[in-house]
Parts: sequence; structure tokens; C-alpha cells
Amino acid sequence: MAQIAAEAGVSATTVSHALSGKRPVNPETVARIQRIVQEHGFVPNSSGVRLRSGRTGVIGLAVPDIAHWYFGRIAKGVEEIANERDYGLVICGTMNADPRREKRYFNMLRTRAIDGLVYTTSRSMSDLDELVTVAQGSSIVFADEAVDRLPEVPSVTTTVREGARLVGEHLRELGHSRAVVIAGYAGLRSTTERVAAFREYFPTALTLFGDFEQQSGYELMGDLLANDVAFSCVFAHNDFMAIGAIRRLREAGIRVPEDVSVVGFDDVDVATIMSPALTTVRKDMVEIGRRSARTLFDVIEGEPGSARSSVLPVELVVRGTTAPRRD
Amino acid sequence: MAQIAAEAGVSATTVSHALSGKRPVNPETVARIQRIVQEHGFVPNSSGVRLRSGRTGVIGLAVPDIAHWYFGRIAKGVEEIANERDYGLVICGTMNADPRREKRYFNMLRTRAIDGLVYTTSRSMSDLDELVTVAQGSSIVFADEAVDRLPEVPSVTTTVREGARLVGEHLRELGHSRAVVIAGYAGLRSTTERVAAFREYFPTALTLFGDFEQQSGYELMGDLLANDVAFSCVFAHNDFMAIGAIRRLREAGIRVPEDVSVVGFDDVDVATIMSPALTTVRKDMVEIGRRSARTLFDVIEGEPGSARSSVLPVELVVRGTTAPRRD
DNA sequence: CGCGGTATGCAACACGATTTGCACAACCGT
DNA sequence: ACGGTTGTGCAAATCGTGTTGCATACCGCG
Repeated sequence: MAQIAAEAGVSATTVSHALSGKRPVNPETVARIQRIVQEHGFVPNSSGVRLRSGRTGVIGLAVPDIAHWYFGRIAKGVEEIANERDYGLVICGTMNADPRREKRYFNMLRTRAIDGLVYTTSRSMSDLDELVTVAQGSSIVFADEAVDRLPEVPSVTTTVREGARLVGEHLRELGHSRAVVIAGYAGLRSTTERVAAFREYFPTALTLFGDFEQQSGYELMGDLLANDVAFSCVFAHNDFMAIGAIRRLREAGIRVPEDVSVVGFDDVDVATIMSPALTTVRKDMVEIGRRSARTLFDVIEGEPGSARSSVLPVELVVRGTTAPRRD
Repeated sequence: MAQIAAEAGVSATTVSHALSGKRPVNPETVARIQRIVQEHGFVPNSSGVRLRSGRTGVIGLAVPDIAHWYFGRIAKGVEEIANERDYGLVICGTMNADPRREKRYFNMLRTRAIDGLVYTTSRSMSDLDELVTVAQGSSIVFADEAVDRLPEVPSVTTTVREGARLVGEHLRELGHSRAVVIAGYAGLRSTTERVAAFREYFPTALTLFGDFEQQSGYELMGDLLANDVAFSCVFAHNDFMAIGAIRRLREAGIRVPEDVSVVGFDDVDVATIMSPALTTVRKDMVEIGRRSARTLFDVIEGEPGSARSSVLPVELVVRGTTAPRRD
């Protein structure tokens, strides 16, 4: 900026005022400055602005794996809102819960490299204690999954309990009486809630815990078959595990949905293009991202205490992998 | 930091030296300072460091849609390397080529909010001129798709020409003689190259241009069928369009691969789980991301001119959607 | 005892933009 | 003509860190 000022024959102060308009400047001077700024393609150095203002104009998003369908959608929603508010978005991968990585974005918060963080966890966190420490005095929002030990931190979740009930009801209406559950991480609240809600309809349903990956659904289904477990329907806690389970069932010569009905969760893109299309519970991941970002901005910019947790609805989508029970 | 210094009874300078070790400090003093730092959980404010050092420790990644499988993989690779080098990664969505959005991350470069940019384009860029301007004097690497007008900018691409040849060869070996191509954006170099290379094997192949989305493959296949075009094999420029085309074929009662063989490109996850599994050309998107990031760091930190464009190999993966021609 | 070298620490400055306090001029109203 | 207001601009301070020049004290050696 000094260069602009020198060239215009005024002080840097005047240049700043001319551009911001916070104090009256001679219109003629303004015009001259603007011309020079235009010529040089001058833009204020962000580091200077940041230091002065104390704000970074950047928020962070912590996700286990940005390449994953699930977290990609969340990221998209967050990015959308961040962009709308003229904020930058830094992505922090937490793959494998590498403690060094986790430390990195906690430090970003502490060093004020970002103004706030949308935190997404898919397994029970390893460094929960540190998160607790950092959470005080920093702007954090939990997306998709709340953390029990930090109830005062705003979160954006979905009505997974209701979703599980819809699944139970749907399968009951189809006449099924013996169900198995291929559940998510045992430590997650959303897993516990879904297991409990589903039990309202199938109190004795056998429940196995997986890791949300296709392979896991495949293997757990293998275990069920190997042990001659009797069931006519499966509730998988996400679509990938449902797909893996279906693959395993087919390999065993069991038809879906004729012999066994399968229900997934999340409604991934693939659910519609596979055949038969997957019956599942739709979660609007992009909206979770959007809402999380908005909530974070409430924390950062809004009145203290104005940020509130929210719970988004889910929706049962009946497609081709569920059918009436037949003996 | 001033607070730490005051508490330790020394100047801020000493604290800085004690922590960085760039000048000898009394070990006793160091110990005292470290204890206080530990207590307060002090971390240097990043804005100060940035202003002082002139570096941001952040690189940018511009992608059309972070939620898309394709770009998510690239992002993952970039994030991996950025993290390895202790850099942050900001994501810039360029969805719909919204000019305001594009301006935003060009400005991030200009304002030195980021040290460099990995730029991914999936369509012919709207604001190419601006990119040309910004590219001078900034650190940019093109990922996945080079830009003809900027040959001096390093890029990381794949041997798509070779990939198309492998497809042509494979289909020829199966005895096919009439092919159609469902191509990508007409303006992309990778599209042109693949069309040309495939023509070496099927010189008269009818070529239709799509937008890389499933719907586009579906619709273009519909056009082909409606016009009674005769063909026994299809080369789609990505897997999503291939999947759309297969869906449309099935709806018309045409079997894949018995009646028509279909080959895709990219090798998306779904390709293996659909049935029959999709014959395709594998591109290692994560590696493209990794390599792009490494190349960018060569530009930023390496010897001037040390950054070189690279071309990664592709690989034909024969699965179930291709079969010998039968009359 | 004096000299040079080393250990140790402080004050001052730089990075770049913005804001505040102050000064000078022109102009208006009484 | 004089006090007050408004327009216009500059110098200086601020944000937080890292570095450099300088000063002091201490030690070893001749």
C-alpha cells in the first residue's frame, strides 16, 4: 500500500480512507488513488488485515475422510454457507484418528488460524480430553453426531431414533418377525439410539457392530450365515454396510428382497442405481453441513447464546430391497 | 506472548529465543519460560507469524464440487500431502462456474491468503483471462486437466490417450466393429485426446458429448436408440455416464454385455459393486491429488524451475460389462 | 590487570493495514 | 472580525511475532 501512497503523493492513511470511505476524502484524490489501485491490481494483504482485525475470515472443518461420500456431502454444505458469508474453509482430515493430525487443527483454533470449527466424528474420539479443553473459549459446532461429554457445545444432528422406528414399523407391516441389525460404531450415540428404537419393534433383534464400511457389512453377514441365524430382514446402519450384506447374501444364493428384506441408512447415490434399488432412510447430509455452518456463524458473530442445537428430520424411502415376508 | 514474558520477568525477545533456540538462553530461564508456557497453554498467534514471515502455511484447492466422488479423491490426496508438510488446505468450490466464486479464490492468491493453488477444472473455464493474469507471479498447479493457454504452468495429468487406445484395442479384440462414444465436455483437452485415440481403432465411431453426469449418459443413449444407430459397444468417458447408458439400455431391453459391451473411465467405487461390474480404465485420483500437491510445493519451496509437469499412467480393468461380439 | 570472546538480555524495528489524535485550511454565521 | 464547524491530510500507534544491533556481565588467558 505504501507504493500506492507514494505514487499518488499522499500518505498510506489517505489511501486507506479513500478505499474504505470511513472518513471523507477529496473526491479528486479518491479518483486518482482508485486509478492507481486499478493499474497496479492492488489488493490489501490479508495478513495485515488479519493481524489488525483479529479475525481470519476462515473456518475449519474436521472430517475423518474428505473423499468419503458421507463427509463430502457435509463438506459441500459447509463450503456453500462459508462461501456465502465470504469465509474461507480449511479442511482437516482426521483419518485413522492420527493424534498428530488431530492436534493440528486443535492448534489452528488455539493459534487463531481459524475463527471456528465444524467438528465431525465417526468413531469415539481418541483425544476427547483435549477437545474438551479446546472447546472452552473456542467456537465449535458438532456436525452429525453430538458428543455426550460436551452438552453445551451446539450440534446439528438428525432424528435417527425416529428413522429407526420407521424402519421397524415398515418391516413389521411387511409381516417380518425376525430381524438382525448390522449397526455402526458401538460408541456412537446415534448407534445406541437406533438400536434402542429398533428394539421397540423387534425386541430380540440380534445386533452386530460394524465400522460403516461395505466390507464390514459383508463380513458380518457372513458370520450370521455361518451361524445359521434365522432372520427374514436386516437393518443396516448405513447403506454401504447394507450393500456389503446384500452382496454376501447373494453369494449364498439368498435373494433380496424375495427371501430377505434389507434396509439401509443415509440414502447414498448408489442406492438408487443398484438393482433392486435400496430401501433406506434419507438423511440430508448437505443440509447438515449447511446448518452446521450457519450455527457456527451464530456462535462466532451472533449474540452470545444465540446458537442453538438443531435436529433435522429423516425420511423413509421405500424401494426395492424390502418385500412382504414369505415362508 | 507479552503476558508470558511479564510473568517470567523477562522480555518478549527472550521468550521468543527461548522457544526457537536461535540464540543461547540461560537454561534455567528456558525451563522457567517453558513451564509458564505449558501452564498457560500458550501458542503463538498465527496472524503475527504470518505477517512477519510473509508465509501463510496454507494452500488452496479449487474444485467444482467437493462432494463429487472424482474431486473428493483429488482433495484427499492434496490434503494428505499438505498435512504431511504441515500446511493447511482451504477448499474453494467453483460450482456452476459462478464468477463471484471464482473471483474469491483468485483473490486469495492475490491477497496472499494462501501460498499456492491447486486448480482443477472440469469444463472450459469462463474466466480464463483472469486466471492467466493471476497465474503470473503466483504458485499454481493444474490437477487432472492442463490448460492449453498456459503451457508454462505445471500440471499433473494422466495418459488418457493411452487409456482410450487400451479401450479401443480391448473392444477390437472382442470382435466389435461398430462403436459409439459418449464423450466428456467438448472443450477439454482430455476429451479431444480420447476421441482421437479411440478413432485409431474405430475411425467412424459416432461421438456424442455429455457433461460427465449419469443423467447425461442416460439421455445420450436414449438419443442413440431413438435414431436406430447401429452399434455393439459403447465407450463412455467416465463411469457415471457409462452407468446411465447401461440403465437406458436395460430399459430398452438390451442386455449388457450380451448384446452391447460398455466401457467406462475412472474406475469409481460403484464400478465394482454393480452387477455386472463395470469394465473401465482406472485413474488413481488420489495419486493425482498427491502429485499435484507435491508439485505445488516444488513451486513454492523448491528451486525455481524445479517443478515439472507429470503424467500418471492409467490401467484397463476388464470386468463384466464387456463381452465378445455376437450376432 | 587487561583484553578478547562468549553468554545473556533488552530495546527497537519490521511486516501491512487501519484507526486515532492532531493540525491546518477554508468557510459560515453572527 | 472572530469563534465554530467542516473538509482534508499526516504522523503515530496498534495488532503479535521474529530478528538485529547493542549493551552488559562474566570467564579464561596472557
